[in-house]
Amino acid sequence: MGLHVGRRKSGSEESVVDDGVSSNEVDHRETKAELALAKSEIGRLNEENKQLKNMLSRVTTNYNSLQMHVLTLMQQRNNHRGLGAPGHELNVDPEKKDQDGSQLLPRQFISLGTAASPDEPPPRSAGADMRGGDCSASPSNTDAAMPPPADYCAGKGNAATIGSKDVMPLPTFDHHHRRRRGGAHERDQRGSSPEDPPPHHVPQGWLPSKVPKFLPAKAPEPVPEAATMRKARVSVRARSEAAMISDGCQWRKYGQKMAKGNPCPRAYYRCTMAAGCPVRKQVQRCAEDTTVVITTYEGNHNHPLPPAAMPMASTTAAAASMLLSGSMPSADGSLMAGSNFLARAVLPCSSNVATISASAPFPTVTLDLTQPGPGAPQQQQPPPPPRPDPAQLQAALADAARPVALPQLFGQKLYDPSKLSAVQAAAGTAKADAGDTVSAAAVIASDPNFPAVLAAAIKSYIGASSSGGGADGSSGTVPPPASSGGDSSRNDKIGEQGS
DNA sequence: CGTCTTTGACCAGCGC
DNA sequence: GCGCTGGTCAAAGACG
Repeated sequence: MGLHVGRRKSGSEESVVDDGVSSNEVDHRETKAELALAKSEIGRLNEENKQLKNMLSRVTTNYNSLQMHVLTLMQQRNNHRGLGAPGHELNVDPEKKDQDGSQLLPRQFISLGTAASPDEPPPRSAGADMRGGDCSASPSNTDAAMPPPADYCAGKGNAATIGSKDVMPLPTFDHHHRRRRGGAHERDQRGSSPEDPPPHHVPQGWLPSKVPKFLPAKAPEPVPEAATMRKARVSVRARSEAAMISDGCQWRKYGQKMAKGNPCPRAYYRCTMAAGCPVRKQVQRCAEDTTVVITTYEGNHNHPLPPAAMPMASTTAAAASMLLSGSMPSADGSLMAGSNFLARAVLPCSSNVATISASAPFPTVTLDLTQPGPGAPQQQQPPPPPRPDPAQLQAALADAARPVALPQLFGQKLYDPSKLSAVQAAAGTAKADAGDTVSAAAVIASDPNFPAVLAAAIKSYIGASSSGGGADGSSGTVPPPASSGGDSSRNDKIGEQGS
């Protein structure tokens, strides 16, 4: 909030001296008057500044309390939903919700990290680390209590730029229920089922980065059918020449397969930033446009994320949360209202950026970063726009994510708004009013323009960092269209049909 | 030697 | 029931 008390324009051009006083004298007098005026102006603006600061403080306080209130309400609602019976589901009209939300908040943003987990601990207080339920966090084993290892970033890529103090919890979106797949029973007997977090304890917090191994699984926790929630996915379409967009996380490839109708293989990754992290992503090039990489995120991180991972994670978490909160089928089975609600809520002014697929089995939000949004400058696709310096952007993103001493929002520390503007500037999407923005998640709640801005920032970030082969610690590749031959010829029969 | 990627195999869900 | 498809596992090899 910069006070800019410029020297008042003397208007010498207009002040033609016609009373016989020399122009020098007039200038002198005017300068004195201007100085006095400027002084009083500064004093007045300082006072104003103080008042605004107080106002901001009050608004922030009110905002957080309101959010907690909404969060609590949503938590209750989702607990109902998670427990079960459709008939018991709270049938909240998304339209109404939107209205209500807008009454409460500038823009509704609700972290529903616990939505799907009836077995999950109740939501914690505002400052609490609100991770998803997949981790089955025990209160005594929290990330907050577990100092990150110094070599957390020992992995490849941008992680090296991240200090341990910079990691932060992420508002989670929970997709606790995973379809049992792939011979679960047999594998369970073998004792290896990383997708089923141990029922009572998962080593959390920071493990050395070189700990990709997943924990030996214990007996799978039986998931009652009533507790099964539809699993939200967030799909990010981004134009990238690199095989995989960089989102700041570390991923390990665990499979690749040819998908029907797409000559490009689909690669499967799981997050390796923490043992047992349930987050997975699928990376696939778009069949129609192979320059577009479609990254589908699924699950929620059960560990703090490095700042570089926050923009994407926050966006996807927000989108997924909104999807889960707004697109759950109501008792009458209608889903569209929720989808519309989500589209408006997540990307209120970027309807061309977000699309929602409610089709079974998983509702999916697609954030299309290949589409220029209103908050972002138009991006000519061919040829690609000049990219910001990857290091610079990376630093800017990391810098923007550095928490400042502000209240927390849904367990996530707010970011320095001024730093965020640096991101936007670096991304070529600078907005002068970026002071309103606080964090990826919070901004979605507060600034209707932000999603597009963030999307643009992510887009630029992706564009900048992906060309180098990934700053996410993974050198995983999405092979080019099946013409590449062996690499993309995936297993099973699918590999044959891929070509 | 530890970690990561590749890839053949396996399984569940779903449609016919 | 069968085939197709998506998703996952894990052994083997590559890599640093």
